[in-house]
Amino acid sequence: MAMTNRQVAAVLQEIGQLLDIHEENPYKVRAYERAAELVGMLDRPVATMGEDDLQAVPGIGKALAEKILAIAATGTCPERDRLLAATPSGLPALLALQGVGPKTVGRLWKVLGVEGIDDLEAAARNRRVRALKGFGPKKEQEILRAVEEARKGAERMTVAEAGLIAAAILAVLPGEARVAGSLRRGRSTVGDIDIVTSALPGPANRALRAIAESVVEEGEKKTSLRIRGRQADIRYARPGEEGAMLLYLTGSKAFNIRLREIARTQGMRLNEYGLTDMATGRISVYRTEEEVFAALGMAPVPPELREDRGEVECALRGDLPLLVDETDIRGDLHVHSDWSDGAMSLDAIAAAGEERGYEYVLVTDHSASLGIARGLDASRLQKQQEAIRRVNRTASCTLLSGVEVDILADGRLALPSTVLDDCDLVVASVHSAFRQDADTLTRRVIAAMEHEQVDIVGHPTGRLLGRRPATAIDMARVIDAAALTGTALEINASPVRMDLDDIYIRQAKEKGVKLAIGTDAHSSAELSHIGHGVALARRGWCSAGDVLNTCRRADLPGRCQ
DNA sequence: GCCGTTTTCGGCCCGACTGTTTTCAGTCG
Repeated sequence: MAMTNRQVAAVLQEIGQLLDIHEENPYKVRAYERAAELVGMLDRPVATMGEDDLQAVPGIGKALAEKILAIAATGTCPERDRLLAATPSGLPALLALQGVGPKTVGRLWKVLGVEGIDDLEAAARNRRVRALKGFGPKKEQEILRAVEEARKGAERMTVAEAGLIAAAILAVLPGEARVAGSLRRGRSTVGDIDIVTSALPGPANRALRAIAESVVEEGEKKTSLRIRGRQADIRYARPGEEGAMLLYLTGSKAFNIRLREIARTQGMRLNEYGLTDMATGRISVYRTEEEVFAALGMAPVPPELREDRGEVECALRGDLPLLVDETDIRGDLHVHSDWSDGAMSLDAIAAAGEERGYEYVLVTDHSASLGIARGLDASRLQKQQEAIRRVNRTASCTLLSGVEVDILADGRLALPSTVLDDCDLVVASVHSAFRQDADTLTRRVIAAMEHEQVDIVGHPTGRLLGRRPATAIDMARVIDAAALTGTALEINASPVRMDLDDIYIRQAKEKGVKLAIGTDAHSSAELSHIGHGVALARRGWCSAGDVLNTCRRADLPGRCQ
């Protein structure tokens, strides 16, 4: 049973949680969490690595390397089995409850016999929780509330939802404010909204109360509120001193820890207010993040890279990559028209592309097949190509003739290659039989990539955030096949897809695979989603040269000349 | 459990806020 790196990472994460519940050394817990992150990032399957290879990774030592290899081979390791035997299976889920940490879980279990979320709810309702030392009625209410939230299945939100909530908060804050947190780092989903403001806490808190569902906590330095079913954290900074606060609240947590360690090696202490010289006790404050980085002797790290994935070392050496920027993008490579399920006419697409300053937009309507309404068959695709030529006579933004052709369950394409030959570029995507096993699905997509006419694989994992999980596709194999066949992989910028994940983008880039950013727009407003895709590309360490749609039209692959 | 231009043992980021406290533990970011 060879496990994928993601599966191994999940097991390491689980061990970390179990150790946490058993009140093991917190640094040991962190070591497992870090190992999970590291394994998830490796571009080689750990099952094919030796103990020495693993130990060469900073953060993985002898003990973890042994366990990782055992997990990769058997799915588990003695340490995990021992912990599982000693822990009710419902306990790890309690750690996800807001306000409930490892200490609380341990005491609920040992003192009250709570073994899962149902037990906990019953205990809180029967007022047995308040009997614990250090607990009271309020804590009991907080627990019931957290249980209710968990039952609702509070998932991370899309960047679109997060953007709307952030905008609503920025609109009422009486002063300068900046978005921080994972939204600023460009993550594919967002847990909560983080905002730094130089507004005065008094007036700001009043304004926030007016738009909040409830106020979780409120202070002079920090306020947390519930808004539209989500949590938002607001931190107050003095005007002209926001640099360290923005850095802190942008995170990630792992990145902050690294930065603070670096400060210490230089005899300084970094917190959200500034840098303190530990010899003199003097604190220096900064207006911008760049000034903080400079004081630490580092190049400024773009928010999208701040995950402790090697960017800290690059910044210290001064060799961070120059990342692709939205202004580098010359066109959109995935747009639907009213010839299939989109809302825009071809003229409207050309006009929308022109408005965005694009050289080109690739029109990629669906091919005809089961499931998708109004897909194009060979004859309608030819008619569309004629219509595109007519639009191009007058439009300043060129429409490229493409298609999003279905990859059928057996790996064949839904349109014959003679028809695809007439397209400028072809996107091939899976839209059916999502539940095939990993090997079948991976072979199926690779078979499509081996078609000479296929230039781009659309939304490679097929996930719909909050609605449909990623398919079982083995991205490591797909990336290798993309390198071999010269096929690009799409970064689908639709907020409900955000498909690929950053680690796959980075692995693809490192193997010389090109990435094609497409919005999958079905309406003109959705063309603006390109920025989400650029953020993902940046998170994957992509420079302009790694992204297909930074090319001039004449330099695109396929049959665009 | 990891790691070493102070260390092979003793460290491991730092601060805000709440509830239940009478000086602080726990959680969170």
